[in-house]
Amino acid sequence: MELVKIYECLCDPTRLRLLNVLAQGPVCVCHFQDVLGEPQVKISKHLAYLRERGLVESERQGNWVIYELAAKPSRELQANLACLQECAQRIPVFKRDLARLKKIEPSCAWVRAGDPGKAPGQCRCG
Amino acid sequence: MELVKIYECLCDPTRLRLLNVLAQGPVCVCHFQDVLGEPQVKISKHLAYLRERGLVESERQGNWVIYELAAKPSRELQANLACLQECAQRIPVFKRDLARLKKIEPSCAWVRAGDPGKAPGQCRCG
DNA sequence: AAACCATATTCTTATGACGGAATATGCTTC
DNA sequence: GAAGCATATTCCGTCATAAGAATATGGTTT
Repeated sequence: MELVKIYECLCDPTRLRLLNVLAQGPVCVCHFQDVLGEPQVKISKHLAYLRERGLVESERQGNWVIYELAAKPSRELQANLACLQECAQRIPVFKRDLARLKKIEPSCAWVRAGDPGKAPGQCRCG
Repeated sequence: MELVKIYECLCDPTRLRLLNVLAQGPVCVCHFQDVLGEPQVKISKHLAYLRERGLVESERQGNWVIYELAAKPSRELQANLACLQECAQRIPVFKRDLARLKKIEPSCAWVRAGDPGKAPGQCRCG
């Protein structure tokens, strides 16, 4: 059942935080590390988990890999992500993450603008 | 995180089916067996799982045990159950279960009416 | 109290998930 | 092409879960 696959993706706190951040738009891995404050392996593995199950998609830009929510989510996925969004609004961890994201955002605006031409020689995240 | 606990409950097909049926109202265990067509142990253990985590509550009536959705669900739980309901409408397994429930329902209407006085000497489920 | 019914628990086995350490990959820059 | 950076993968150990078989519990009927 596809629904079960979705819920399996949602039953880990790190993945919920990743998805919450991604709801704001595309983000590169180094951002995630800074925003969540979790080690690289952990972030990378959970993103892979989400990618294999079709919740997110990734695209390489030079040294960095940009993740974003699936372009064509199923109805079920859409509904559940919306539900998560609604719940997350009231939960401290998620709010904190978004706050930290906002702080970092300006330095890497090119990622969210999807303008690889502006990509710098070094990642200025963090 | 409470959200994670909820999603853990939702990431098993049997539990989703149980919750879908429960959305119609209180149901006794023997109904579940007939509606889902799954063995007794399986049903019982999944109901216990849901009970321990506060998604459902149970009440004994003679030989039978009646389960129902939590009386005071958290906002998060409410939101997610609503989301599940919405998704389930379009998924065959869930529709089939509800159809079978409707067939069985009349024979045990006392369960849903919550009128233990009318409880018969034997369960006529199935 | 003995038989009986519906439900729950225990035991076992198999499987999958998570985390961390170490290592590998891919791309870029010098 | 060597060094450097960001990200991914592999290899552990550990723990939670799921399923089925067998057995136990709690309540009822005779």
